[in-house]
Amino acid sequence: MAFYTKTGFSPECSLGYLARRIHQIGQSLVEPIFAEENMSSTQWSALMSILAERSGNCADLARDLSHDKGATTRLVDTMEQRGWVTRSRASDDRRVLNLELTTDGKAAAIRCRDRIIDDWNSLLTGWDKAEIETLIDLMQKLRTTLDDALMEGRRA
Amino acid sequence: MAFYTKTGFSPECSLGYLARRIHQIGQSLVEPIFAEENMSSTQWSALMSILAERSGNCADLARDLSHDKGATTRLVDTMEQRGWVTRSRASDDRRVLNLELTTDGKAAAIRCRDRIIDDWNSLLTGWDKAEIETLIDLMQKLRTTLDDALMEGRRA
DNA sequence: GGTAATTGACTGCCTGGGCAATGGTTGCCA
DNA sequence: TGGCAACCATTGCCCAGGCAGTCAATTACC
Repeated sequence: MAFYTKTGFSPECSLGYLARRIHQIGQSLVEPIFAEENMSSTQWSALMSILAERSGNCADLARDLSHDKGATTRLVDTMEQRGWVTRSRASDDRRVLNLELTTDGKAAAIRCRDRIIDDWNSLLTGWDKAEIETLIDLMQKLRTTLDDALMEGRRA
Repeated sequence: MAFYTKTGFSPECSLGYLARRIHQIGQSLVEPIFAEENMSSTQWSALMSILAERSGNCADLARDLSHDKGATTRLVDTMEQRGWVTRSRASDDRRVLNLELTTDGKAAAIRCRDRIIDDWNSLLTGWDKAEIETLIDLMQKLRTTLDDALMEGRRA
């Protein structure tokens, strides 16, 4: 029943640790791409979220990125200064500021996206397609499992 | 050959994104355990690294945790204040400060470890053992792939 | 054996995120 | 309709990590 045992525990077989390392190393591998565009990975995630229309204002964005609301305001500040996004008061709800990508913002986001895709494809050279698909499936399943547990815990 | 395509890209199938989310949610699920011990997850990782004898001084610790050296000094400072570790000058190399866990430190680390293991086991209820093993294998393989690429890039 | 490069620990500075509180706006409903 | 809760955006405050630079000790190399 129990998968992990107290005696045999090692970070190498801990899902949390592996996720952390993969994220950390993956991040540092694509970091040079962002650096060339003078962009941070957080800024890129935000641009992509707006581009994919997963968010259209500051609150959406914070939720979609699981990011602090205050930090999101400052994130949008700098993206606006860089000329990547514009803020405009929504006509139907005057609390909301609609976010839109500028031509520059869209172009920069897509340039980064394409280079990241190339990088990942080149990293995964030598992997079976089926293997990658299995990994993605299982990671998605794990993500769902954790999400459910989080929701459960918040309700309780 | 290429696994990801520019048109079909979505975070949901991005290994980097999935790793980030799993780490993030997993972290927040075990966070209450640390809170009860008045400990941070970084502090726990450090204690475990020393406990498992993967590190015996500040520089080791920084490397093992992939943590900034300056931050590690301050990390050890607070762990020393809490009475979890002791620093002692090494006799053979007087630059080095050997780190050792106190009884309290060891006990607190193990208490957290056991509760984290319990948590993960309960999260993974409903998963096949084989499925978990596959996931861990593939994540380890991915981690190795990324590590190699990082080394390669640093040499170039 | 003496000088240069490296290493370990530490410090100050800066940035960015988490958290809490605020002001303005909206929807609800008694 | 008036009051209240919820919600959006913003701000100030704090803390932790990344980065660069310092000092002392050690190692490598001519």
